[in-house]
Amino acid sequence: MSKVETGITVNLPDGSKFSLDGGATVADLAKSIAEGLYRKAVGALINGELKDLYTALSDGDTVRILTAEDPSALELLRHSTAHVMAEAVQRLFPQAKIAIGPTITDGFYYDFEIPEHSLSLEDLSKIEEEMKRIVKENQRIVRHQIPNVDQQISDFRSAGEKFKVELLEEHKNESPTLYLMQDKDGKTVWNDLCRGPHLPATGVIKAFKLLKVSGAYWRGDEKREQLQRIYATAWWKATDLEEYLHKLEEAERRDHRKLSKQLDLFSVHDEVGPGLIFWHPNLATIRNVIEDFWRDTHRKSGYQFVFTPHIASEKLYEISGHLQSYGENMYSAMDIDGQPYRAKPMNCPGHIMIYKSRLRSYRDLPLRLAELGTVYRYERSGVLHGMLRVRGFTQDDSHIFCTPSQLEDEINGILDLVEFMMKTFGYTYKAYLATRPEKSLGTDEEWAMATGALEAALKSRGMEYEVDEGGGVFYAPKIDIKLYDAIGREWQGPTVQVDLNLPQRFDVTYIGEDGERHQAIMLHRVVLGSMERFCGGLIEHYAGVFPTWLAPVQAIVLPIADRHREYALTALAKLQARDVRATVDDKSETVNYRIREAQMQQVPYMLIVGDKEAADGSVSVRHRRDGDLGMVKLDDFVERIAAEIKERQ
RNA sequence: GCCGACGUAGCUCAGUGGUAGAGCAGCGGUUUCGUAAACCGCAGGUCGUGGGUUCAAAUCCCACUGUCGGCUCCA
Repeated sequence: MSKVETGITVNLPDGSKFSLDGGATVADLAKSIAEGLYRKAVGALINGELKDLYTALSDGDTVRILTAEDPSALELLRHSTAHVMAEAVQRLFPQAKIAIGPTITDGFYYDFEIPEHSLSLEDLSKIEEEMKRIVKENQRIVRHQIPNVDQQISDFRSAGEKFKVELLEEHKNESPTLYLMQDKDGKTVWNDLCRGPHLPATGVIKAFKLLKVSGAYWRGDEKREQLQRIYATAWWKATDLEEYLHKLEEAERRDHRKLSKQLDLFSVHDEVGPGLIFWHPNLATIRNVIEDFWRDTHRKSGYQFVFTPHIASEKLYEISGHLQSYGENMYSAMDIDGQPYRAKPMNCPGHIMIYKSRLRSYRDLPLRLAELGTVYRYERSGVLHGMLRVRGFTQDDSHIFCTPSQLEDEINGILDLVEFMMKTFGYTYKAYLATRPEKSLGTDEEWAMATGALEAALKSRGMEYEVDEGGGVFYAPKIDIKLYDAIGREWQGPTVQVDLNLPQRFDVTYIGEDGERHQAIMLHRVVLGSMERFCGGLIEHYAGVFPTWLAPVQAIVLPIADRHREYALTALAKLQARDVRATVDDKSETVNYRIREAQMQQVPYMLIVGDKEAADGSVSVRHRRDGDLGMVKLDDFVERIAAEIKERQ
């Protein structure tokens, strides 16, 4: 390192410094540190940003060299695998035009326009084979600064790559780059307009799989070209890929629609219409337990319960503005005595009517109105999905009317309730503070006040959160809580919004201490979201194995022979006397058969009773997961299960 | 709504132009049993709906409808 004057010094992750010649790249750095490192290096984090191996370093950069198998380099891997996939597609379908191919959670996709061909599953395996060939060819992936953008645009145009033309025209002033795929002779065999970064060569790609084809629009705009999208995943190790595919299978096993058939939970019917859920007794039982829990918790938190009509004159939704801003999701009007009425899409206007039914004093506030309110919303046919996306659903809705000085405490109260309820169901969660979007109503001061109150509440309770910049709705900043289920999947959870619109539209006011009229603050919040989505999610979260307090049948008594029937009924009566949901299965089938059936129905406790038990006033307890727990006194078992239910276990 | 795939008995699925099948569930009988499937029998389908091609259609074609995977949005 003699040329220190013209050279640069970079920082390594262990805190040491390393001097290099000016213009040195990550690859040079790796080579200088160790030949072995250089061979394994695929990219780097430079000052925390993912870059490729041939990026020139600047003085003072902090560099962490990434090797294959480094999880931080997964994005490089997936992005490059996306290019390999696009190259393979164009080899097989020369008429295919490439659009974009970003990485996503756990994988990547690439969008194509392929005239006169619809990709099939067979095509996917062919494309995979072609990709393996490209990997085997170990093509070099080379970053190439476009020297003459106009020339490149015209090249893309003559190749018919209209999407690339459009993209390049947008980015022409940002020194755009191509990534070239080169064979072993250094000849460019494929290229893509891309910001990068990428792997140095295709040879390190090993474990990938194409998962599904679907439709997508160019730039997500349904007025633009319909494209074909291939979803795929890529991992450094075959075992990681297997693990991921296994996780997908596990998700499929937990699918609430599948479990619904096994456990007899819900149905939808052609004769009735899509997106309308019929709750069968088993799931209705679960829902009732949850609703009782919900009511109990809310009562203790100072909420008052209300009911509001399912249809209302259009006038209401003109005032609320829903007709103008939400009309597309509302069902068309029905004629009642010559007046147009609508099915309610939201509960808020109804709750405001109750608030406005008389003059409110600051002494009345905060007023917390809660309702399990059923609403109907038009969802396009293609988006309906089991219980998770439906056209009629019941929200655990509440609107809190308060003064500005009460706002922060109210938000905190909601978050208390949210945390308690989510912990009860065993979800972990994370909070997001969604701030003012570009298109929005209200003044800067109002947004600052409302957003500030949300943030202050989060801070005061030490709740971790991320800011979702511009993620608020047009009339409100909000706190979104994302839930993580038993297999780590993310679900939309509770939300809290500070409404800056409806109090004005409806003139929601109270008389203050000063005897003057003031505009009330209005909070919207849901904890469970909708009963449909929440219960659907819960089925998947528990994989159908509901904890005892929720299980439709909590204990099933199995008499061994007909002569034990009477004792079984005694046991049943004792269980039912303590509100345990119990049944007796005295079908003329073997004990084994009845155990198997109860086991498959995920009944928490099976109580086997024969001569010994009848003589002793006992039951032999089998737990669905822990198996045979031996004989216990019936009374002791009843106490035990009652306690378990009370503790919501 | 758009792109693609699919729709056979309550459920899971076989059947690709020549008389609709299996297992489980259901029903009837026998069995009275000790911790995940006793045995025998019976019944069950206008092959999503409508139209077309053909001597003949679950099978090929068209339309509709629903479901599934996505796109957009969201509880």
